[in-house]
Amino acid sequence: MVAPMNQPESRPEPQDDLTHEPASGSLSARARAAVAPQSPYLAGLNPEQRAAVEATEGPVLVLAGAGTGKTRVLTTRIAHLIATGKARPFDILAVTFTNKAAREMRERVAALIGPVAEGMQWLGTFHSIGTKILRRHAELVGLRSDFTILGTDDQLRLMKQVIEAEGIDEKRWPARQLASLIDGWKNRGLGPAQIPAGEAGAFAQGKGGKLYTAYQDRLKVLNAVDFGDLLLECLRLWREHPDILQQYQNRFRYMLVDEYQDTNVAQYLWLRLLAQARKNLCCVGDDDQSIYGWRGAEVDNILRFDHDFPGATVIRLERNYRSTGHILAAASFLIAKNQGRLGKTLRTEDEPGEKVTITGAWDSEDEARLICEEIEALHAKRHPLSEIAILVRISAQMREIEERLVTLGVPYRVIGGPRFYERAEIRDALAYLRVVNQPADDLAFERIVNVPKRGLGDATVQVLHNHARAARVPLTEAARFIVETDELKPKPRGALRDLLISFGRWAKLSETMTQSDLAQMVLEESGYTDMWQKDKSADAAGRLENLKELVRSMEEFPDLQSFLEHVSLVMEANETDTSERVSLMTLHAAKGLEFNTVFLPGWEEGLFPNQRALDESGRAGLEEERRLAHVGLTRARRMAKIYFASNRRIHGLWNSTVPSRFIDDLPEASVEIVEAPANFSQGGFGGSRFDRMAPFSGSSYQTPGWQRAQAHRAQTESGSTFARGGERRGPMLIEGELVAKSTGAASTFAVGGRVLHSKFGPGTVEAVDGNKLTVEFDKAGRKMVLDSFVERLG
DNA sequence: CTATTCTATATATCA
DNA sequence: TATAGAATAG
Repeated sequence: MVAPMNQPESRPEPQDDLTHEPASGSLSARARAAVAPQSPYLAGLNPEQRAAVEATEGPVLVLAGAGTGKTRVLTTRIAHLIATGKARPFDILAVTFTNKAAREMRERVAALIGPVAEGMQWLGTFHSIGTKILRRHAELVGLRSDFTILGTDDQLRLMKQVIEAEGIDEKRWPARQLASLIDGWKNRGLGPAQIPAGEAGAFAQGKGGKLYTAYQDRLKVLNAVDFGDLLLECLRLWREHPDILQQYQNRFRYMLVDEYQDTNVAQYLWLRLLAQARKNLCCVGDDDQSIYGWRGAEVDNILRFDHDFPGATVIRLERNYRSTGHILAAASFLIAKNQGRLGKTLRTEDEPGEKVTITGAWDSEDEARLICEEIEALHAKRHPLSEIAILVRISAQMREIEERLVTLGVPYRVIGGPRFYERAEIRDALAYLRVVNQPADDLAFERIVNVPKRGLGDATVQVLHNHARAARVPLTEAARFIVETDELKPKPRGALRDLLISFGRWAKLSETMTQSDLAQMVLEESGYTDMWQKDKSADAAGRLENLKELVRSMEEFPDLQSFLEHVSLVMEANETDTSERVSLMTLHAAKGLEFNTVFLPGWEEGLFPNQRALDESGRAGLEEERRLAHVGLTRARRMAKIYFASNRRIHGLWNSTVPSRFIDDLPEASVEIVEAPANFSQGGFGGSRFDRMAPFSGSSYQTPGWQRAQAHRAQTESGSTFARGGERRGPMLIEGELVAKSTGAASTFAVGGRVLHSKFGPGTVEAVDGNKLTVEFDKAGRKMVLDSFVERLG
């Protein structure tokens, strides 16, 4: 362990003097560096890691494969910068994507060099740092420094208003669509004036750009920003005020970015502006783990790094310290099929370990059962449950698995899900507090006027809106005026008056009470807690618990104002539960985590790779899905277990499915085909409800991926290679063929013939394509099925 | 205005 | 299938 160093940052940083020249070049700093101990924190780094830590000057790209010690490099690098006196903690800009990552980084730096790390004021997410900067210069971008940050739902409500104000039918042009359009522009760093001509008309017959402008104007009036603005407004600030940009360029002597593959264009521009002067930018990332393209991340940022920052040092970390040989081989072989990548080869010195297993199940229910049985077996062998994870592609897969886990009494926890502060009850509670704190907060007021129900429905709110707009005053003020008139019927009028009186009282009390006591009181007197207590649905108790947690967490803040400022950016559920539980989460949520044993269900065409990703983004979508598969595999330290089901219910309808092409992308030498227990689902209980209806229960093993998998197994000893679809070029069309062609024999079914399917019943063949049939089923409608799933009729 | 029925819809997630 | 939001009845 490293002795904490006595650093000069016990001296408080001059808050407002951004141009203050740091003293690290001073004689004293150099002297201090010279007497620094032998950098014991460097011990134990491998040569590449060490190079990445010590290459402090100029642009550096660290390509860190999964499990290669990425975080260690980042934190050690920070420690190194501070310990050598090259920078003081507040000279360093360190950006992450999540608060969790930021927190972890702070803790780990502190472990290396001691509490000095507390001085790192510029360690945080893009958004939290953007907020900090914007609050300092709010007036220069048309805001006040107490601007509010809108969450997704406020954003949507606002857009709805803007759309309606333009006289556009919100049903034909939903706010959601506009939101994703505007988000897309913001992700690319485009303000309303900068949208490419061709795109401005993308919404409601050419109104897209106009609506964007209107939306931004509304935000300014409300003194609010959305998440995208936190970056975009920084860009505008810096472009319009070069002197301020220069202050920050001077301030940030060294910059570090985590998960660089996830940055979008706006973030890239943000970084580039800052890095222009000193060029000490170190980006760490892994192009093979870029899985957020759908929300604007640009893999190109990382692929182009040395072009964007000429003379960049590129360091590859390829020694994997996490997984055993077979798992790593499987993951590497798979990802090698992607074209747009920089290319890394992960190595391990670990033993080969167990092969990656592939298990086919009859249907998703069966799949869940097989997985849970295996978990029980592992548990019986003392495999800790906390070291087991089930990683799914979409959250809808979770339910069946959860049900099974509950039946078996296996403790589990779902990771991810809605953020704490995104939960309805939390947002409602916050809305109350926002109105108390700032009566002009229209969005908050509108959210809770009628929550709980107090007879102030749409009609009443509409009246308020009309007045507010006409008089150009906030809703609360309009309400105050209206209760004095007889415009409203007595009932709503009384209710509204009561509400206004309550808010007045709470606002007064907020000056004397602590914010948590106040919150408690507001929630009770408004009838909000009551509402949930009366609610007898299953999650009502949990919601009340969340509210308590909210009140409790407020105590940590000096006052209501600062609580509200920080809440949406900082608050997260305290997930520090390390108890003995299986973890269940999406593949996306799993990035950055690791487990001894990882279960990977649902490797089926359409689900994974996900059809929608393919439809929307073609080859790029497929490659992103494959990276997701790579992420999934590399989460495993010792065992990775892949599953597919031959039948799966999608939106309530049963579909027959074929194994994922990703199964065929795995190297046969490192995978093992596991036969599901032959007796599964015999006789009623616990079995699939379709077993009885399945006259050919072996048919799930006729699918192409499965046949190939078995072929691999047969060929393993002879060492022969198997045909892969490597030569094929172009987008998903080809990939679709891969499935169809991979079974040798052409179908013997004829168009017009009658067939029987175990789930869909009788139907007529409409088209034949290789081993795929398009069948018009009498009951279930038109479906595409594999011929092995139907029986000839007549 | 509220309660009920109906209907459209369905990736992943982070601030 | 499950849910959210809209249409409709009360």
